[in-house]
Amino acid sequence: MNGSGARGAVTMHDVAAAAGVSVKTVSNVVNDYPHIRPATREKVQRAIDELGYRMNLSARNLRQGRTGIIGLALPELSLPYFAELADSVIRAAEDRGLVVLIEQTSADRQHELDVLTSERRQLTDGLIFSPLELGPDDADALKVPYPIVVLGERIFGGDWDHVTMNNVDGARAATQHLIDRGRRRIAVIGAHAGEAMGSAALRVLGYQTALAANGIPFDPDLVIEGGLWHRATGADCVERMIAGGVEFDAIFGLNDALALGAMHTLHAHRIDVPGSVAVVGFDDIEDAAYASPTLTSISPGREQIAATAIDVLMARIAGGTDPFRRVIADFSLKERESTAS
Amino acid sequence: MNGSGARGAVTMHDVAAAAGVSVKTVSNVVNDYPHIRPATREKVQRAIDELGYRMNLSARNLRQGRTGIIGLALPELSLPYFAELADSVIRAAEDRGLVVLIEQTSADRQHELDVLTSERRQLTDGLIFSPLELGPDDADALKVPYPIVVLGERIFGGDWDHVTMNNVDGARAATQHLIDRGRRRIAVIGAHAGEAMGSAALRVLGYQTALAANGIPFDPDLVIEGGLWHRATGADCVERMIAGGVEFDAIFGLNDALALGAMHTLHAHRIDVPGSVAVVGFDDIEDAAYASPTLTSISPGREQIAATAIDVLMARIAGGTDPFRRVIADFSLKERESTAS
DNA sequence: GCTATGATTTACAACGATAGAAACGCCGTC
DNA sequence: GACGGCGTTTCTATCGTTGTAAATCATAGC
Repeated sequence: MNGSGARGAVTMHDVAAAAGVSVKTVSNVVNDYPHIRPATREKVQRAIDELGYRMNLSARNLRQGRTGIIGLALPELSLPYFAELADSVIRAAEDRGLVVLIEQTSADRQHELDVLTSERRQLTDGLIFSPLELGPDDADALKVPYPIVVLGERIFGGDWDHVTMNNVDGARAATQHLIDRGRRRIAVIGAHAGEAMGSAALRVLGYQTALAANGIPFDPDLVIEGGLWHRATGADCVERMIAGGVEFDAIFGLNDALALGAMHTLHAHRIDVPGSVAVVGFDDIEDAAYASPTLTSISPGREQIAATAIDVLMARIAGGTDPFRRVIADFSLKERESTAS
Repeated sequence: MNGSGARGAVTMHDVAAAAGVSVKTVSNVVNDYPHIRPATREKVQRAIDELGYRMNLSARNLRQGRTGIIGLALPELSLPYFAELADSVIRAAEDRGLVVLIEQTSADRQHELDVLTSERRQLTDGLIFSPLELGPDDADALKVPYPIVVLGERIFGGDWDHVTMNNVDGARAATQHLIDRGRRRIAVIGAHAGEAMGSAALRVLGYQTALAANGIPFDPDLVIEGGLWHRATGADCVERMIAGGVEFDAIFGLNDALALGAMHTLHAHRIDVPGSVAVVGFDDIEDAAYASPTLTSISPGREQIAATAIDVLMARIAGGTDPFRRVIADFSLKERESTAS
């Protein structure tokens, strides 16, 4: 009853012949053109059902110059934050009738540049791009001839739309939360030296802002460098702190993976969390709620970011010429065991 | 120098005109047709570079009936195992010049059926399908008119290719490992009652096989039902066991998320792992190596599954008519703290 | 009964690429 | 110097759909 024979064998011509109308009428029915006599519409619809007709999207795409596919470029899906982001983006896209092509950049600078000019851009109507390595100097590379929405705050002020989480205020809230619990020696792990505009720099800025607001002196020894924000990195940062004899009573992991890695090392050293050291993360990935102890974290409004990014991108694809937007999502603090008093 | 003007404005006609040759010659150059005079090839190539020509894939797809896109249908990316699987599939696809369109089924039966007949199948050359809810009764739904590779063992023996992990032997090895550590009251969490061929049933079978091989009686009270394999489910399973007064000295989580959720509950109840209760999981997701304590798990050969699935699918897309294959990936036991003696 | 008027439907030409076959050179050969 | 043969290039049709404009039909007004 459905799909017999070779794939895509049934075309509009076949339907038109079966229904005794022209191809264009079939097209009109399929595209909900308003001026069609009900009898005609029904006749065509019946033919479509009987033949099991499916539109050839390649043909439509060729004709319309659209594919209905949007690209999503991110570092890698095995990083939980990005997996969850991709989940949200795919759902938001589906609600709007779009599908998502994911490209992983492996957090590699050249790979991030390549994605912008890849052959695949030809296959997508637009791109949602979450760079990790590109910086302000690469602004020119982002001047691309197709709709693009950039996630994150690495590159400001260019001629493109921007959707981002509130890194500074979120980090400040996380730090303030630790201060409110009586912590004073708050280490921050995963910092990126020499970075001006990345998430790392912005979150460290929020951290410093909170310290200053509470009259707590800033101690550079408490800022631990760490490249890729994997659990292993977080574990290593704490290892180094302990080996270096740094005193601390709290840790702010610049993301949850770092914080979870940190808790792993603390556990290995039999350091009680939150008794001796309180820990807070950033991103509120699903793991945070199921770690032992559960991890307090900043929830960055992932769904809002995904939905907004898609909406902004769709508006651009539709030809919108509004001024470029910069949207900052709302965040919230999820308080859990790792910072219990 | 590149991509000035409207998107995709440069066509083969433009290149042909600029190079002073016919369109077909440009096509021949682009497609590496052998009989082209070097001078011509160079002339065309220069025109391509100068104009920044990119092939219109929709047009090629229409003509060739291929898209170079493969679909990957899975429950959801926020489940770490599937995020990591998607990562592996995307990498394997990229190595072979393909891109991947991910569709989430939310572990919903109707959604899984819909994916098989979706309009989107029109956009993909083939599908890698990882069902969670479909069962043997749905075999007919899998008789689709396009290349498909099914992951997992829910539906055997149909006329399609199959790539799967070794659920039975993996589960047996996990259980044997616990038995070797002296455990006798081994609970298994996340079972699915009434399921014949799913991962749950197969892993439970492996569990029972190991018990039998060691002369340990099977106690149904130690088999805990649990629907979706999220951390929350694992936490809940253990909660119910404790509330029900079930005695146990080890837990086999049917996947890592369940096991991690279980460790969460054990921690909340101040039950020592592995001192009082040893825990082993299945899937070897990245979290397993960073939990506290680190989680022993079965590594199911994810990369091998991804690469094999793509290879088998590509062979089908290319028109291969070999008998349908059933590939079972190799597994290995990753021993970590949660089962230390 | 005939013409506006608007609703329906159709014919035709694209969209940008590739397949197949025909056409064009150029070479050596008889 | 005409003729094959082969490497190279061009011509033409076509993939399945939609935009445009024109054709057809129906209804109402006079």
